[in-house]
Amino acid sequence: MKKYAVNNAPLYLRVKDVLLEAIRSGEIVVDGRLLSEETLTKQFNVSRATIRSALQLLEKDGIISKRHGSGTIVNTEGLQVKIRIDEFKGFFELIRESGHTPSIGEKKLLEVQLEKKICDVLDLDNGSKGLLLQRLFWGDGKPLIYAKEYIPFSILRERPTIEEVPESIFELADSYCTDPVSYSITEISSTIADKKLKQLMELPGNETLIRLEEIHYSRVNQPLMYSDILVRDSIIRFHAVRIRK
Amino acid sequence: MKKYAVNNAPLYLRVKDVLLEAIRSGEIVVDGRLLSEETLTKQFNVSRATIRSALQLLEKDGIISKRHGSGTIVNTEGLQVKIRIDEFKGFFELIRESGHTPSIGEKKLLEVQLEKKICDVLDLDNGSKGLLLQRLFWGDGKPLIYAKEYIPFSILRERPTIEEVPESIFELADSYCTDPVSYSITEISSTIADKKLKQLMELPGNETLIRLEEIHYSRVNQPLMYSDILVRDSIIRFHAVRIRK
DNA sequence: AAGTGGTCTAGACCACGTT
DNA sequence: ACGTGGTCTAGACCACTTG
Repeated sequence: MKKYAVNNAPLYLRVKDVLLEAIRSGEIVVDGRLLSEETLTKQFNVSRATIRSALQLLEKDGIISKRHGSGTIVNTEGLQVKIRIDEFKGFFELIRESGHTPSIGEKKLLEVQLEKKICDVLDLDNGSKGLLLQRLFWGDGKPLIYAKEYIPFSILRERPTIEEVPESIFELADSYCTDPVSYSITEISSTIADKKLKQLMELPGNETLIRLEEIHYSRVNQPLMYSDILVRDSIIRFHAVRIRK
Repeated sequence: MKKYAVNNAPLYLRVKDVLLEAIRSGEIVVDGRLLSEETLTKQFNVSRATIRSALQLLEKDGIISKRHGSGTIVNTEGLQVKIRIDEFKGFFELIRESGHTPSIGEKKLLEVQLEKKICDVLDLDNGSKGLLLQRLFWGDGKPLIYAKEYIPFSILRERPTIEEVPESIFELADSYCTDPVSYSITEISSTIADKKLKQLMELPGNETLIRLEEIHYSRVNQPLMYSDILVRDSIIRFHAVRIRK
């Protein structure tokens, strides 16, 4: 019955994927405009609500824009954008989507006394101890991202060895902490490297960096971990797409 | 009938506003958890779809998280975040939400030959001319944002005087250009000011800046205008909230 | 087993733009 | 006047989490 009912994902997600393909191929686009919801409803043999869910996702991604009374149009430029700052996932993916081949350049797992600033934001007693995971990520052998992640002992169920540390800190929390990460808040700023970092990241002269400071929270709003991430924005470019309504 | 049917906005938006207030006041929160959708449906006397639309908006803003089978919880920290990089609007609002009183420090409207780089991104013949709107925005009398916006003559219906220029470039397009802005793509990078800018923005020593380069597109994907915005991120902090699903 | 959010449908009516 | 997207409802069933 359902023309596109193939796998187990929710219908609206499958519809979204098919729509995206059909948009790219131009199959359902006429003069830059999408076929009407009504028409798509018939073509896909799903309810209008399902079509609208799928379109909503595409709109959120900046791929289409809707106009009340007029129609839905394809944002050819939005279609190209890869790295959205509001939804970055792993470091490897970041590097890969920037067109480079990712690898890990250096990895350290240290037991440290957490700096006052970090204790403050993580709501810990001053002088608390924890793990510091320091990693340098490469793209095509060049250092692109330097990440320091602080994990207080107070939330560790079990201590991972350096080999066991997964790429994503979220997975680390899943496996080794008392609670998983529910949401994260990132502060975005700019900075310039000091001598040590300049050497470590092989930075030329005056290159500035994007800094992402993240606090990761549990379901019950407990601050769990802190990440301090430096990104060579000359190579890894973050984007934001804003649809004007 | 409708308990909250007061004004003309769509029901789900009004419900969202009321929900937000009720969350802040703790009225519909028990132990950090929201009342169930079923319960809210009855309390608001609206359909579940409407409640879910409202909750979806709150979730997008990082204010709540939903857990299948478990419930909806309040992200107390997400509730605080003000400046989201993926949805910034006007410069004044940006400054105001950073806790400062906005004003315009300097404003220039020049007729210029557009640089090659700008002609390229705007898909113009090299050497095309246009307007350059240069503005310095203050917070409490200190320079916080320096914005250069390029508007090629080819899209201008009528030429605004410097007094007529609205705060937002979107409104400028509405009033003076052939087409309104439909969507914008922003590139985020870091930079360090040159001597002139350092003086203009009264920057101390080595302060770096966040740079936002925006291309504004029409409904039909024509690049209309280009914005080059420098922000003192030591004072204006951008944020991103990511909900982990 | 009970309660919660997730998905999906069918149908109705409204509001906006275009012709 | 017509076609488009926007809103809203009522109801059904599913999938996950928790006791």
